[in-house]
Amino acid sequence: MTHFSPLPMADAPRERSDAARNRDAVMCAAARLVTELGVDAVTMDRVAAEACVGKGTVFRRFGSRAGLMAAVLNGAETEFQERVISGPPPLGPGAGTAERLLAFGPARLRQNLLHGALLEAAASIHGRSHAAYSFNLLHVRHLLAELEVGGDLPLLAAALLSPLEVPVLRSQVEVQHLPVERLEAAWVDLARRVAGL
Amino acid sequence: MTHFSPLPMADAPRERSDAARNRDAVMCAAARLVTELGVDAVTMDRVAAEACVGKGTVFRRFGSRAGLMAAVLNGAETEFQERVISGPPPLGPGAGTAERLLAFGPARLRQNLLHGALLEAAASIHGRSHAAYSFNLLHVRHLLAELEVGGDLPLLAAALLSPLEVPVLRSQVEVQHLPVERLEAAWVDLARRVAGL
DNA sequence: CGTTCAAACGGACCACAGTCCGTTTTCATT
DNA sequence: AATGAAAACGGACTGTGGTCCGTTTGAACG
Repeated sequence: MTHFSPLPMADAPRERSDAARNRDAVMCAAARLVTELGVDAVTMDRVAAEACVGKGTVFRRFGSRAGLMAAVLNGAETEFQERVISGPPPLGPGAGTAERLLAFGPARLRQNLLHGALLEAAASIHGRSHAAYSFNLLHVRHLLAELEVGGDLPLLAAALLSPLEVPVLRSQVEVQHLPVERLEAAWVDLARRVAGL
Repeated sequence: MTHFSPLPMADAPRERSDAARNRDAVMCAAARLVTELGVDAVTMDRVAAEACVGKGTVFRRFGSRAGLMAAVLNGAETEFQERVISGPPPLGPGAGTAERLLAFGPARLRQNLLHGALLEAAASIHGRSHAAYSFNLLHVRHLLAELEVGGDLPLLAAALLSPLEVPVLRSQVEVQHLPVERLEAAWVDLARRVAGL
């Protein structure tokens, strides 16, 4: 649970101490409840009660349930991004571009499966939780560009990302009972075709 | 608004007359309210009131809000399926397989954009509303097979369908402001790469 | 310190999906 | 018709996300 940076912006109206205290309390409570009870059992009232805080405070801070879940997810998502940006190959730099691309899909796939419920709960904020999603988009797009793939790169990247969306994955794993390894292999195949490898 | 077939099953316990009457009333009310007020403004209480029926009745009949929306959507979705199965080329039979595949994406894309809100409302039933989704999956898979595309066909088909999912589309159109024509072109390009055309 | 006021607080309140269960209706059988 | 049981009915009730607004608190300034 990393303290959010008190990074001083231009004309920072400095966060009030009670606000900071409450925000931490809420985040802690939320994270604890999520791991203890599972995402679906975590209600806003419960979080508020657990944090010894009024419900209004939770909402002012995080805007909505989706916002709160996004905040809880933040840690894992940041860690993933760091693995991509500066972690060891083949996901991180140091491997060839094609190799990195083919490693990205399965990694993201497992990440999405692992945090499926949380991602879903955080997604409804307005469709896709923008920050995290656009990072993935940018990364794939960048790799495609380096591979000198022709075509509409932003949309090609989106096409590679969309089969990794949680609802798609969940349906394949939980309803159709396809093994994860097969999904990974299929994604790699897809990426090869799209990138012309 | 087609009457649902009173098709006689094995040991059909015949639908009661009041049940049939109420079901029609609810469907009518729901459809009317959806077109009049938009999906989001249609509440179950409203539908019940409009149909002069208790709320419990609506839920017994349709299970959930998602179920009701799926029923409302049914007409449009059936029509789409008929266009694919027996409509004019290039979507329907009579055109070459490749041509049909390349026509399917844009058609489905426009369908998803047109009924976006309804599809979303109907989807939360458990992720994807099974009947409609698996039709699309089967169709694409079938076309790929006829094109003698190698690989994991079920998953390749899913990969072609997933960029057409409503949330993806909505984000591209409403947030990124990409024109629909560009999305269509990108999908055609994607399909060409995947099918090796 | 005391004053001031914007910011933060908190819980009553609202709308909506979904459940429950006592009451009513239908219809097959007599 | 009368009867009885299964099916359907309906609306009060519950749980949850989200809002509102009168009250409290923090900290900047005198």
